[in-house]
Amino acid sequence: MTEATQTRRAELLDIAAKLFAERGFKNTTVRDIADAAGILSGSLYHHFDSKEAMVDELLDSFQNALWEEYDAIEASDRTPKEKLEAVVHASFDAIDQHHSEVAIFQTDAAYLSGFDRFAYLQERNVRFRDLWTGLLRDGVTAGELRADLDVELVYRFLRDTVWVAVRWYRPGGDLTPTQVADQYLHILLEGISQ
Amino acid sequence: MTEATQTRRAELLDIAAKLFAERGFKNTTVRDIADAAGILSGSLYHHFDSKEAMVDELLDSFQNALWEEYDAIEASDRTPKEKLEAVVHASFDAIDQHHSEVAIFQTDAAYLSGFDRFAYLQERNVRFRDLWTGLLRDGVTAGELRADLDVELVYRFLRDTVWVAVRWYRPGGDLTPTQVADQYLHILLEGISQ
DNA sequence: ACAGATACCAAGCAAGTGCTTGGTAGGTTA
DNA sequence: TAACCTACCAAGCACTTGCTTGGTATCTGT
Repeated sequence: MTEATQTRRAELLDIAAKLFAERGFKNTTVRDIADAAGILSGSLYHHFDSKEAMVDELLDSFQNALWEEYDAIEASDRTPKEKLEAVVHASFDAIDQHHSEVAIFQTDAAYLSGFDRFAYLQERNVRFRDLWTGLLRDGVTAGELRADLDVELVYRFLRDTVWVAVRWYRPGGDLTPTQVADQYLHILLEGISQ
Repeated sequence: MTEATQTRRAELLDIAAKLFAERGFKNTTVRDIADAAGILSGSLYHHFDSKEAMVDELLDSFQNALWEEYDAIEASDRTPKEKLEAVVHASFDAIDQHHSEVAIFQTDAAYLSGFDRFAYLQERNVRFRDLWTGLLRDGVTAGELRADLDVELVYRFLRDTVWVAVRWYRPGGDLTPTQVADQYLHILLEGISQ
């Protein structure tokens, strides 16, 4: 595979990612992607097996990159609360650096995970749940978090509140992912009451 | 319009609402709706002008009901913090009682608001933003909320974190909307730190 | 008994969907 | 220079989409 091929493929995949993120997977046609790339829809099939294969490649590589970071944090030598903070920071970094992929995951994972090909998405969800609820429970045990927390309920809030930020966060805007993560953690840990 | 007509229409609209909520507006076909109702797709057009008219009716009536409550809270005689709590409670009640409509709004509002017919959705969003940011600013002024809050950032967190609960909350499950709202407010106001 | 309304069916159309096929121009390698 | 490869085009196929048309069975009020 030559370098030019790699480049063109990556270019097309990037165009597709942005369209999928904007309009959703099902609402984006192969003609939309081809138009944005300045070619005909049939020509896409020289580079990719199918429309599904495109989104699969996007989600799979993003998930692998994300979980490398999560695994490193989980295995590191920190307190539960510090790990929680690190995971939040890593997640906002992902929203910043893999914005389209996160948006696609948020919008279309439920729909896609119904297909065999995307079964790994559900497995990832389970791992994510185990990671968060484990950290929360450890934090309570270590006395870093309040003992009266409903861990399952808090987990759902955390999971959704972190990832839903992809809907309004714009990479390259006023706020860095670090700033957003810090503000978020401040609210989450200390509350907004005076 | 006889009572039977009203009933059948409402029945069909309810079936459509559940399908739209589950799979999204664009991913639900008129044949899906008709199948679920046990009729042919063409027969739907005896009751409704179009697929768009169905979702329009659902979203419009839901939004009107919700804003009646919001307006009453805003006009009531309470402190900003109490109003904030009341609005959160009203929102979780809406998730409980108008589950499908909230889910449709969450999933498809961005797509639908691109059409002239659904321009009112954007106007509602502006009003919602004004309501929340106003309450937050009043709360800071009144000394009920921390003075160092980035109101715009906190607003985005609140808006999304409340409504995203529709993804996991199930009406008739273990938790009442009041319980969820109380837990949520506890986390939001006091934080999870020990 | 009959006129109208209601709720539906049977058939199908035009537009749009993902994808396939057979081909070509231009570059690279042997 | 011949063989091959990359990136694309032009045309179209099989299918799905929202919606339309003309008709029928059943009920209700007069």
